[in-house]
Amino acid sequence: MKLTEAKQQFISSWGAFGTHWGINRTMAQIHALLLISPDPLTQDDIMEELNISRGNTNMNIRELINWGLVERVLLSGERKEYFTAEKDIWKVVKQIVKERKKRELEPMLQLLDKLEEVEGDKRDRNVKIFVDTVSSIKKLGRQADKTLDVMIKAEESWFVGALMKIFK
Amino acid sequence: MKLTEAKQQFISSWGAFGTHWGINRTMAQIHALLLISPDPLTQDDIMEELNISRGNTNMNIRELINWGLVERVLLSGERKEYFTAEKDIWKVVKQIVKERKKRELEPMLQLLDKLEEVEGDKRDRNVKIFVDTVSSIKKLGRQADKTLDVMIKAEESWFVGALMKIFK
DNA sequence: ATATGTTTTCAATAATTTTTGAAAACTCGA
DNA sequence: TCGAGTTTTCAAAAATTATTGAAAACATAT
Repeated sequence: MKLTEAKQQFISSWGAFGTHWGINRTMAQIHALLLISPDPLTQDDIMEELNISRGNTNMNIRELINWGLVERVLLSGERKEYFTAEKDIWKVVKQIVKERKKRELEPMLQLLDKLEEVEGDKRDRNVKIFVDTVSSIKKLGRQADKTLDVMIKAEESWFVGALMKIFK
Repeated sequence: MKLTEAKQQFISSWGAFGTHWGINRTMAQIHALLLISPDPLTQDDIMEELNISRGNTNMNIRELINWGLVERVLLSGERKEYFTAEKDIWKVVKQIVKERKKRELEPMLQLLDKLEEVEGDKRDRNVKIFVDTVSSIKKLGRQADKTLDVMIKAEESWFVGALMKIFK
């Protein structure tokens, strides 16, 4: 397979992959493109490479910057802004985990705390199952939260090593 | 907070949560409803509770069954079909992990295997970064794959215990 | 075999999300 | 301050995804 074709495939399946994870196709594609680009790219480079409009490119780059996955680079003497992606995949994964934890897991846990305090007689089967469900989700969620905290701080080598130890 | 209100909130935020994970709102809501229902429900119960059409209800129940999260229950003497969700949250999580691993992670790893074999001179910076990126994603992906396999087989108590041991 | 109750399908419609592109805003050198 | 190059915004359009509802298929009791 030629590099050009391989790049295309990588970008397009990274995009498809992203959609299963609540990330929009274009954002994932831009990320993929930057991951495999040895040098920083401009908005125009990205627009051209992916055949997307200026507005779309701009919005999604900004979003990637919010996620902490891409950063602006200023090349001396250049008027245009350049963009580059973090290349260390372990860092990328940690960054994504960190953001999603903050955006999704933590608010969910807060809600569950409130819901657990529903008023009503525990002898009512409806109340009982509700409270039991909520608290078991909460318990697992808290565990996940703690585990992810440690993971976010871990070095890849340490992490993989530690996992290998438990997971045979 | 009253049970009715708490149920509503639980269902609606479970639905919103689902959309961040590539699951459609209705499917997640039906799942939430079944999770907190002490007894199996019929399609009509679900339609009424969530105010959705028969077709929509039917399709999403079917999809939940495909995911292994809901099952049909036949109540003796009843003509209608009833549905119930697995209540053990740890089992639910394992089932979801198992399905997503099969549907997403495994195909991705297969693709990366192919892409890694791109032809070209490694001294070309473009080739080098492409191959390096692909293989580091693959490495992490394979590790995740193995780890999840063990998790899928684990008992909750064992799993949590083991994690606690490493993670402080 | 037929009637009645139930489930499934799917084309049409609605809702939501993404993308475009042109105008406005910004930046900076001259 | 002006003007050329660049980035950002956002209303409108397009694309995608979800939902409806009525008809068809199916199941079962009589």
